[in-house]
Amino acid sequence: MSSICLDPRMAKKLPLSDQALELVARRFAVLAEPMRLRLIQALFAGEMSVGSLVEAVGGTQANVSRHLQTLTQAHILTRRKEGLQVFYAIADPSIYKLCELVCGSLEKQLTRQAESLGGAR
Amino acid sequence: MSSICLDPRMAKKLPLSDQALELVARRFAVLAEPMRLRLIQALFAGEMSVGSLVEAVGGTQANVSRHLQTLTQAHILTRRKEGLQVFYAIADPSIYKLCELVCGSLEKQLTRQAESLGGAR
DNA sequence: GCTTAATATGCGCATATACGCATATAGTTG
DNA sequence: CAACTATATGCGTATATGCGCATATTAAGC
Repeated sequence: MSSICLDPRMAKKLPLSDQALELVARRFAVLAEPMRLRLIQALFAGEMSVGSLVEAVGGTQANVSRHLQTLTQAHILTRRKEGLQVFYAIADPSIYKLCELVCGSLEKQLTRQAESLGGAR
Repeated sequence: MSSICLDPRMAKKLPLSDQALELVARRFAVLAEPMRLRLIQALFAGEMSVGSLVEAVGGTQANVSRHLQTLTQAHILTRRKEGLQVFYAIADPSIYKLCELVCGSLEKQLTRQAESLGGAR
């Protein structure tokens, strides 16, 4: 009863409510920043501290910290404090497939574009 | 040789180039608008004209048209002109799984939140 | 060719947000 | 408690983009 109808099996039958659509959109928006994608990509290897992430992805510590906050609020990352350091890790495993899907789709597009360019000569 | 390494099988091994990351981010950004999600959702049922889409999703014709342009430029939709009307359809089948993934992930989150709220009483 | 219909686009505004800089907070060590 | 380290946050600015309004474009019919 409290369930907004987000069941994927119903995706083709029932339209999502406006509220649900905003949640989905927000989700995508969180993933729509190169810096955040870099952070996620770095964390594919496993849990890392903020300092390590700053080294890994470049950019200022402040900026990295803010992006980590955004990702954590979206429940994409988890946060674990240990002494002075804070460790982040991927919390939502669907992120892996999400990235694979998008990368695969983009690769197909680029391949087709490359082919059509090559064929045009 | 022209291939930016976007092979999903390599996603965990090789970091994506900055250029590739921007493409992925752009992809997510295109999906990060409720209006565009509504359009995609409407098109799940099949090809539709701009007019029908305006009726289906609400909003002005101008705005719908612009969003359709954005989705088409991202190769998510195709455009077919027939007389006065223009018909749009989903071009990238990965969109289905993408939406399923995000919806499923969100549903889990909301379920957990609902449970923790219920358990707190 | 002119009118009408369907779609697209130019323009301005309001809003969101990413970034840099400085600073605040939390925790450790002496 | 003072100094230092790791991380977070407040603030101002620049940029992007969604929307509404008016108008342009494209195509059909008389």
